[in-house]
Amino acid sequence: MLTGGYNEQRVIIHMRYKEPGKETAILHAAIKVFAEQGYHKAQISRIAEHAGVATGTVYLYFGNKRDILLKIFGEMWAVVAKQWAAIANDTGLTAEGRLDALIDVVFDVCAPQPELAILLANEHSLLLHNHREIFPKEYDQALEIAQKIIIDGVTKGVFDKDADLTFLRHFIIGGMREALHQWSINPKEIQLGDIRRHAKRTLKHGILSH
Amino acid sequence: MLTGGYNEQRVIIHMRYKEPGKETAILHAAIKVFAEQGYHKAQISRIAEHAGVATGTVYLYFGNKRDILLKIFGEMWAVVAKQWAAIANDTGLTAEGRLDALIDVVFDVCAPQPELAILLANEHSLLLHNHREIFPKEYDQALEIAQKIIIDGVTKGVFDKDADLTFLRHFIIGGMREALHQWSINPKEIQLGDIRRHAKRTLKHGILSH
Amino acid sequence: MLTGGYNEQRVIIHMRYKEPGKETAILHAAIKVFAEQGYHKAQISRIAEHAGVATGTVYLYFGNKRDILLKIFGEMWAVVAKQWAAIANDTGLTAEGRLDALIDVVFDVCAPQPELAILLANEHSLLLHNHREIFPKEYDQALEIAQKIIIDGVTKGVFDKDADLTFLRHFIIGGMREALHQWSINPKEIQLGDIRRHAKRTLKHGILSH
Amino acid sequence: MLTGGYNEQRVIIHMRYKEPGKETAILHAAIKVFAEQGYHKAQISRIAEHAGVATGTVYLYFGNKRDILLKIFGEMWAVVAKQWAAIANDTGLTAEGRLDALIDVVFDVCAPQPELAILLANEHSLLLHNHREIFPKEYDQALEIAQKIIIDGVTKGVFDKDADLTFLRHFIIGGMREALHQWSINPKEIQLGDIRRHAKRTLKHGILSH
DNA sequence: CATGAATGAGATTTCATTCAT
DNA sequence: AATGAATGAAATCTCATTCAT
Repeated sequence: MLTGGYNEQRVIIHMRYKEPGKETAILHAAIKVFAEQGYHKAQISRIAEHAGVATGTVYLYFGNKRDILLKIFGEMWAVVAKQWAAIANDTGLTAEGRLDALIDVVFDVCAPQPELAILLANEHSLLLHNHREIFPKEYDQALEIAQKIIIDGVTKGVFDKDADLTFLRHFIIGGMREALHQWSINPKEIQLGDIRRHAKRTLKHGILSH
Repeated sequence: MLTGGYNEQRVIIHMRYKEPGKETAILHAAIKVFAEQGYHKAQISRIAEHAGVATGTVYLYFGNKRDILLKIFGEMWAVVAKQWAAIANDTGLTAEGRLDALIDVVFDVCAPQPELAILLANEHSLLLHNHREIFPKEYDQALEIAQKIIIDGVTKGVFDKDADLTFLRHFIIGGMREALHQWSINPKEIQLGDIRRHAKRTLKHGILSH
Repeated sequence: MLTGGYNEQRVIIHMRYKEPGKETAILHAAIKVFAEQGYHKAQISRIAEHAGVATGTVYLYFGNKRDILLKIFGEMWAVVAKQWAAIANDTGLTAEGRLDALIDVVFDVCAPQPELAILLANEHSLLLHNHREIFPKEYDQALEIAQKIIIDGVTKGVFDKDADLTFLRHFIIGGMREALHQWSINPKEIQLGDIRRHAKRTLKHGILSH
Repeated sequence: MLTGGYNEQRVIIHMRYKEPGKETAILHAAIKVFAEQGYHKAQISRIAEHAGVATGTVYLYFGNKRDILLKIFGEMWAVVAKQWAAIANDTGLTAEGRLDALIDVVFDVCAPQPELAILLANEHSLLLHNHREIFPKEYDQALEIAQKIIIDGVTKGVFDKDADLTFLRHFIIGGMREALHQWSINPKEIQLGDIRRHAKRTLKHGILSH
């Protein structure tokens, strides 16, 4: 998602022209520093240092500190929303398969950068709470797609008809956020595959044995 | 929870002692201000104003800003741990009944002050992440008790034996935190009882119809 | 004008309560530093240093840097407007006497602090130009009173009926500003009394001999 | 005034030389931007934009921001000094005619670009005050010529022998600066010819009727 | 104990200036 | 000569904390 891809080559050709690679570098550095220190204690100068640019350069690419965080979440939810949309439109999937796929997407987005999961756990709620009006619309789009998938499952009788949509989507987001957070703190000791499996199981069948 | 309780008497006996009513007032004010503005943007002077005391007075009861937040979570988790312990020791309950009761406790703690749920959603993770070493031990105690209850349920064959404890406790905490957060934003429109019911249902049976 | 007067005594009694003397000290320091370095190059920290307070203290008394300059001009023009009003209402004066008195007031205001004349010359125009909407209303009041006095003089046939009011008031302000500025640069070598006399003479009779 | 004049030819002969048209464009842009925003708030990048060149190009023609302002005033006063010198040497003029001519020159210089009058009012004093040592010598030359003209008028008995030269030259400059400033703010509503006439009248005969 | 004026360290942000292309 | 992305020094303003009264 946040990688520069083919643009890296352009850098070699035009070193003095605004490089897309630099915006990416700053975003990656910001994810790391925000995750380590928390958004408020994180200093722009440290982000710049990690990105290998000067402090002022950050302001060539982002209006202010908050915009960096908004951009991070914006890009993340854009990826999620896009993939969730593909799942919703995939007629080859059962309702249950769609639910599994939904969960996989979230895990896949965080897998390459555990720090993103920390941000999700630590800063997402607060930013949403304080700046709902400017929060990336991609987040709402993602929630809507998820809701559609659940409704479809209920209609088809696969999901329990008593399931409350508003509750569920927040419960799922919250539960997975916390689980991912635990993993991100020590990604090597906890197997992401295990969490993934547990998440699906618990969401689908609950904790009671049957 | 956060009231001074029996301490009120101390005031009468020794007028020179710190007035417990003020500590409580400051804690209540802090919950409100922290929830409204977020921990970092909240100003001590505003907390003092809401509590009806002078800025300096806050520092007679708390060492610094962070201690206030730690105290809030400490008191909250102490109440939860205490009641969860009672549930764990209540031999008259089934495993499933205990799970229901666990959930009820969390809701009951947040019910009188929706702002507490906002704090739980917005600041708990970050504080835990940055200051695990000084985070109130009551939180760990509560988690341990919950774990015990779940193990007991698994042993008795009521809870699925594949349920992962570490995962579950975080998943439950996270899911409920987010659900409570939604409610706290608009406590009048959403019925707490509904969320409570959905939470229990989902946790126990999952989202698939059976 | 900007002196603390009797308030100095209160300082001795309540050293820790917001002293009016401090606001005055900051204003005096600001006049000095603004005059020396120019408004934009002047640092708040240097003003604080000159005033014998900490940097943050400046912000207890003034919202921001610009407010300090606005307050300086506001107080200055308030004094001028008040004394000009007294002159306008003094029925014992001839029109010519009023003109003389007008000029004397401006000189008297600047006499105790030559730096004020430097500010008048260097920063007044720019501030007025950039922030006409928030510029102290006392300035406009003063101009209106001056205009009234001139109209009266014209009506009585003492002042030339061809004199243009708008032009005159700006011409007078500008001319005196520049003259005061020259004096303020080296107050000891140039006699203020001389400038005062020349200003009156030139304004009244012009430069041609008669 | 600020046009390249004969330099245009250089361009044709040696294409490699700096294009005089660009220096002129930058100066014109600077007058506009400095007048609009004030010297300190004006950004080089904005001046470059108005001039139709890149930011870095500005530094090919001027050492730094301050040099641009110095150059503007230098060119302006060079024109004034040159024309004032011609007036001083014109034996066909009376002393009074010379005074009129002096004033006309200042108005003629500002007439084509009202923004120059704004700069004169807002930035001239401050720059002179802070950088007397590097201020364009053309300004001093102009003042000296004016002084000579006045002395001549006094000698011939046309100007009042009590007129103080130092005072007068500053008073006149200041008065006219302010008057021009008023005009420049709204050049269409106020007739420059009117101000010109009033300025001459007031300076010569004063405000008293005779 | 209570007060609240005073403190001053610290961080974001701006923008004149540079320099590789 | 021209470009404009990059630089990084510098300064305003905030606010947790202190402490004299």
